[in-house]
Amino acid sequence: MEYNFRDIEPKWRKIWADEKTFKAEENSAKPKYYVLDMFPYPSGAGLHVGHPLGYIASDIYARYKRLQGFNVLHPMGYDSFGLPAEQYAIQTGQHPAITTAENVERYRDQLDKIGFSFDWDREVRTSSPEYYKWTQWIFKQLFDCYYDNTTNKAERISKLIAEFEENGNAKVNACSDCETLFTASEWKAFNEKEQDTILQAYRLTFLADSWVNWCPALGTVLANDEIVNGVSERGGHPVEQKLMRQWSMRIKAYAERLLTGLDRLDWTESIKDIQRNWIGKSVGSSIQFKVDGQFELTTQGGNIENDIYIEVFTTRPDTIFGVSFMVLAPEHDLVDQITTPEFAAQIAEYKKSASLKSARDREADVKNITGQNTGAFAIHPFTGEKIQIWIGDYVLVSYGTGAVMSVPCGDQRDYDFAKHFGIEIKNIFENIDISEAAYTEKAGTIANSDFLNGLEVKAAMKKAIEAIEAKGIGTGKTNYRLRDAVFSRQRYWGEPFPVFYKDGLPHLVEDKFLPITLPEVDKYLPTEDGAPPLARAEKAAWNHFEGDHMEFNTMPGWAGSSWYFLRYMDPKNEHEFVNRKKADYWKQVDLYIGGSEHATGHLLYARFWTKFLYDQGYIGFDEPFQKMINQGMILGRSSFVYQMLVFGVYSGVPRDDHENMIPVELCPPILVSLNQKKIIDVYFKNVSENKFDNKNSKDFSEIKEKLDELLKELTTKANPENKYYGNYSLTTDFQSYPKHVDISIVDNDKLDIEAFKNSREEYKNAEFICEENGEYICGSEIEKMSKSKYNVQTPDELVEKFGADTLRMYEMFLGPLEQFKPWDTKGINGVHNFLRKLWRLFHDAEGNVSLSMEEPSKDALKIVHRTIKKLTDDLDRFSFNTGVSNFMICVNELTEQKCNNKAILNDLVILLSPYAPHISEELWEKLGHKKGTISYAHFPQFDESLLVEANHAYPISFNGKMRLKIELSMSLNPKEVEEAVLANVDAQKWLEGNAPKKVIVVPGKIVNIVM
RNA sequence: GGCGCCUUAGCCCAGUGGCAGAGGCAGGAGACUUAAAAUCUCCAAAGCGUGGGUUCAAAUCCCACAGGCGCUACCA
Repeated sequence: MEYNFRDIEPKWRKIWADEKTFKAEENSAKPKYYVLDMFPYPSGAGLHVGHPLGYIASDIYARYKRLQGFNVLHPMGYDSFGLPAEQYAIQTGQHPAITTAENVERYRDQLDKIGFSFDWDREVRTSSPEYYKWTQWIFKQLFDCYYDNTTNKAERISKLIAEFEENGNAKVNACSDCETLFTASEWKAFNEKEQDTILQAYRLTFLADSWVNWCPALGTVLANDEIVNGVSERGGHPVEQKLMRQWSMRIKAYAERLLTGLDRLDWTESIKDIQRNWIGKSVGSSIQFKVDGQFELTTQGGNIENDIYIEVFTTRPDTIFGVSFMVLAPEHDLVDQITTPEFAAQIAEYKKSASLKSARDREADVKNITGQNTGAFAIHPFTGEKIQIWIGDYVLVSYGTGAVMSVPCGDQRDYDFAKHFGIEIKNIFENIDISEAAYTEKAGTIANSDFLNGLEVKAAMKKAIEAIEAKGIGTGKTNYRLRDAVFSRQRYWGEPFPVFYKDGLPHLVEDKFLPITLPEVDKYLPTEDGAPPLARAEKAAWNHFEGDHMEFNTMPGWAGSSWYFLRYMDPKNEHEFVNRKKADYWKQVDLYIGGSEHATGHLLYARFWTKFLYDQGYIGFDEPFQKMINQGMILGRSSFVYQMLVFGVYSGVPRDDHENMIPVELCPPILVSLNQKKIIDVYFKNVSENKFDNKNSKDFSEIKEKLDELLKELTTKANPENKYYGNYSLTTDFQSYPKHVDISIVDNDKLDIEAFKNSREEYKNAEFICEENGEYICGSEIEKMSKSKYNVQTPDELVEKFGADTLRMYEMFLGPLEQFKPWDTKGINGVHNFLRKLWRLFHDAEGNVSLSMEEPSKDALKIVHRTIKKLTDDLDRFSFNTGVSNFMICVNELTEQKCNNKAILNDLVILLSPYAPHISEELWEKLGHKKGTISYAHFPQFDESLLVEANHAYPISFNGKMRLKIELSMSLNPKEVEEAVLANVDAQKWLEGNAPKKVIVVPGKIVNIVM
């Protein structure tokens, strides 16, 4: 019988499903192991070959751990709230729950075909009310907590209120936006709204007016990490700044712990670096600069102040004497107050132009130095000098205090600004030349700086901070770049908040009414007056309604995915989000596999929530994912056809200036094959570079000849009716333009012309300029796989053609898991052949099972034990690609030995089963293991004694160059080896009668003779 | 601009300081076959991106440069 994966694979998948083979045990005495894949969003497009890459790796590892006797938790579920389902709902009117369910089914179908060992009984979906009930519950706990910087953990709000009632907030050391100081009696005198506002400034999730990234096209706000290059990550729509009342999460409170916690994690340095940069810790100090003159400034409390101070944050307090001006962000609160009348108009103009610049323009404009003098002066706190105050958009209002003390000699941006506007540059560094650029190293000796003179940077910083604190104008301070995370989305398809409003104030819904389920709405669009879709819901549509109205926003995508790994431990619990005992058993995820693109989103937010839940004692660990591997993306290979375009839309346009003309497609389209296209490109390049006269160019005449021919063909093929055609010089006005073509109609770069013509209406009458042999050859490029690039390769067709085991092994065989690599099916036959070869080891020429029951031969034992060692090593360091190679070597060698020994094959099949589970189960059965599956067999133990050799062929190097080999007994000690080598006739030839200077003997490895 | 990763045969990749190569693809030769496919056997092919350094010994460790990729970016 031949290897027939079409029968074998469905057979075993059914057995696994029927017998719940991969169900994780409850109350097990076994050690646990938790293997998790990053939560997938079930998109309508289904899986492409890149998606299962990580799943295959984690599945291999999960199966390996089961064989090692671990109780393995290996679940799968869906992050099923999200934008695409909602966009689809808007377009079609179909409820997103329906499309989501369909997509999940399709996903599941595809996953099932690959033979994963998921415990499907634990599946969770973020969009199911049973799940989001607990997302809402966690939100409530966050609302009811604040971060205490003294105990360094989240504490209940009730504790804070008690403190307010006793002492006011003077002694409170919490992470807060609250700027007002109040006493106990003042607190008690505040009305409910005032108290509520103050508490919002402490809560870990809070309602506040904040500047948000508003995306009009999507009708929602976006988090910073959902914006890429100034446009929305999803859809690429423009984003603008807008002030909105939003729920936010006070992730800033955890900045320090999120940073230091990284050190304990077994993640790649690059991901940790990304998070470190994102958190952006800077240590320095705050310093207040008094503005020269008297003002009338009304403070928040309603008092009038005459002195205005500008607070800055700096990481270089040691350079305080190098300050020669200050710059405020254009949006800084004090700009209007301090601007002198003669500069008012210019300042107003600058502010206006700065506000009109989008984030994207500002980004593109980095090198353009702009700014405006306010006319005001600040007093240097130590020298008493008057220094100019400017505004400039290189200072960001959202970082630090929105103002900087400019030290042009030590900061390149300040330096450029000073040069541009002719402001003084003081040099406070000893023996450093700053005539060309600022000196930005944090090293050297400070000079021209009064009491800091002669000090090294580090000592100077310390002394400067002491002086600043002594003067009462500032204090040592740490700043984080990390911003609080906006938690509201103006969307329908997300978790509703457990919140209602009464008299404009938010209140939490009681636990007993949870979950607040998504109400039905007539349309999934905002209301006429711009409220989110939930505002459309009738009062009766809510399963619980309280107060004036319920919260209309929904939660963002990262809400459900921030704690899902906990729910898998206890997915059906109706009383708790997770039972503490179960969480104590399963603990952290031991191995987390997924893409690195979630570095600043999901991976940060999940850590934040985990730390919070730990602080509140709900779980016993404060990091969710102990070890993480980021699989590299599998890229697609796109195919291109080249369509001819003609420049210009009407005659009379000066044709030597292509930049101002629009290329227009010819009708019918003319498509040029790759090699012909290259000739044309060379030709036009020569035209544009005026290389026509270059008759010396070797292939020029050939190209010209071919081109003339081609252009003649172009003329005859072009539709004479084509209005864009006929008035142009063929030598200058044409250009080829690459267009993606579906890879399913391209075979080995050869285009199926008929299929192409039928693929789209506009190609029906297309004309082709082919290669000499009549074939149309496509160009190609390696790009991200995507529907729009027509380069998506689904796993389904490969499973159909080669089987899941081949697909699994081939995906691993492509290269190291972490590496980005192009998809290419060229090698898949080799992997498939390997499985067939393996199959033949078990069968005779007639296809009957034929096994030898004898004692295994020493050679065979050696082969299999070497494989055990290599495979164990490979798996322990997650080197899945080398594992596949090692199986190939093993099977090649056993084939060579014609080994059909049962004991040998038994071990081999167990080794292979994590990679190729279906064929392994089938062969396991043929080996006579009738009961149960191979999934719970024992992983074979490596026996070193089987690999010990009596002799070793020592490579003998002279000055590091290997010259000969001498076979010596392994029992010789280094001294004996040296003697034996020096006595050897061949070795003496190389010595040429000289005595060696030195002989290095590495026992069992090599001998190096230094002459 | 900053940070990180990569560069070994025509291609994908092993190589954990000690003989540059295990494997697969592609290529060549042969066997089987009427023939082809499939299968089997055999063969050829790189001196490790470049330049320094450390070492008895470097693809491997260190430094610089080049090329490719990814992330991040006026963060004071």
